[in-house]
Amino acid sequence: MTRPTANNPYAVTRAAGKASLRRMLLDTASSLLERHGPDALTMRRVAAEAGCSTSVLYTMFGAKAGIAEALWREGFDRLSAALDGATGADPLERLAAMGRAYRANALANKSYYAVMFQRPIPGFEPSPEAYAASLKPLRALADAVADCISAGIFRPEDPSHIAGVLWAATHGAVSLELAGYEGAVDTEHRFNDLTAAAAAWFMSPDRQPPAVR
Amino acid sequence: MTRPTANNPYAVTRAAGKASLRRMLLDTASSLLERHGPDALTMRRVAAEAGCSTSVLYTMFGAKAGIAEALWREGFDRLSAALDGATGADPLERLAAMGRAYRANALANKSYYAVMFQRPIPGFEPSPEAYAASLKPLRALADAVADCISAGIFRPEDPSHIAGVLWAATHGAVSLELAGYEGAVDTEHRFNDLTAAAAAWFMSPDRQPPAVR
DNA sequence: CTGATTGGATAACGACGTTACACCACGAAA
DNA sequence: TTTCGTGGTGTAACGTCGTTATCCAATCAG
Repeated sequence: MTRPTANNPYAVTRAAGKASLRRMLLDTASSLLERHGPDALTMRRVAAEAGCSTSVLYTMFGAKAGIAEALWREGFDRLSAALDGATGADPLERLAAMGRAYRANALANKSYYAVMFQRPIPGFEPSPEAYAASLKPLRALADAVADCISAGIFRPEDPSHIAGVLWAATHGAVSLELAGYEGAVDTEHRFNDLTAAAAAWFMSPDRQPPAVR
Repeated sequence: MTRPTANNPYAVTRAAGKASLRRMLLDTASSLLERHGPDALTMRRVAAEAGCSTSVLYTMFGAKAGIAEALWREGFDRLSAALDGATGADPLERLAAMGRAYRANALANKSYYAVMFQRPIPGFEPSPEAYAASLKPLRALADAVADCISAGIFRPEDPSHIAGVLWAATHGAVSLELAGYEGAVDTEHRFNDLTAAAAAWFMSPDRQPPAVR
């Protein structure tokens, strides 16, 4: 069926070498994930959509967990890019922009966020290297925190600890929002309050919280 | 095989009526969940462990999602009981005790927490009634917050909003801890800082935060 | 005792992840 | 050109999953 010089993505990409073949298969999986959710991400459907058989997926990724891990890393890459794109007039505003960027990225990539923080693909556990790579956004956050300390906005304390607390605050609000646990709750208000509270906690004593409402 | 008057949990419980039969099947599923994780929770294994065929599960729960929802509700019941058991000398200490109880309950029931906040069982989406029931722990939290407002510890503001922020803080720290995103991080320190920060955010102006470290 | 009804065991169906195996296209050697 | 590996791919299978149709046995009404 797929044999006679078809116009499959697979047939087209095959000639361009292994790397682009892998990229194209991941794009197929990614599209499936975003359009139909994690449950639709099956080996058979990815293969059918790409126009090849499942064998290709197994020679390329070893098992379904290999595809899942690649998507997992892509999710963190997107998050990283979103955080890197956040700017602000001063270090604190940049930190606030990173928080908004985190939330916006999560809401715009719900399926990726699920792969990253829920575990919707049975049998997938990120490898230690993938875990290590996933800490890149956290380091970006820690750098922004360090800038706040240098500017005298935050008390001098371990930046990675502060970043961890800010991450937990951001993730907690976003995670509940995505899970849909909202008894008619203003999720944005909750997000703003929690992230502001976490930041205020680390501010220098002579600084007022940015908005004591 | 299971026929000749066996000592199956099923054969034993059958005589005691539908309700206890349902309870026993859920206990079997719960044990499977806690011992081997969400992936091991299959209809066939539950039936085999209970000593009956899968038909019983379908007449009793409709589908696998029915079992998942029952376990989901049980998870929130355990959380609710844990929060109700938290006490303190004053309203603020009681609130802190509830936070610690939340974390302890999550760490002691990791598989339940996964069912509640991750979505490890494909095709399971909590029903609206289940969602409504899951808000009970949040109401307990809101009551404790209202006590803090009455005592002048917190500024007068919507208790359910404050409770939502505290919940997001607690959940964010616990969620990251359970997911294993720890670059050599002191998770307890992170938890304490974030929950304290969230509480301090709502305190009356004349109140100092409980521990400005 | 007979008939109807209820409810569970059995076995099947389709879909899943995975793999054994046959096959075919390619480059090297002759 | 022919021959011969050899690596990658399609096909088809295996075992497991959720789910369901079918059949049978036990129970109860008359």
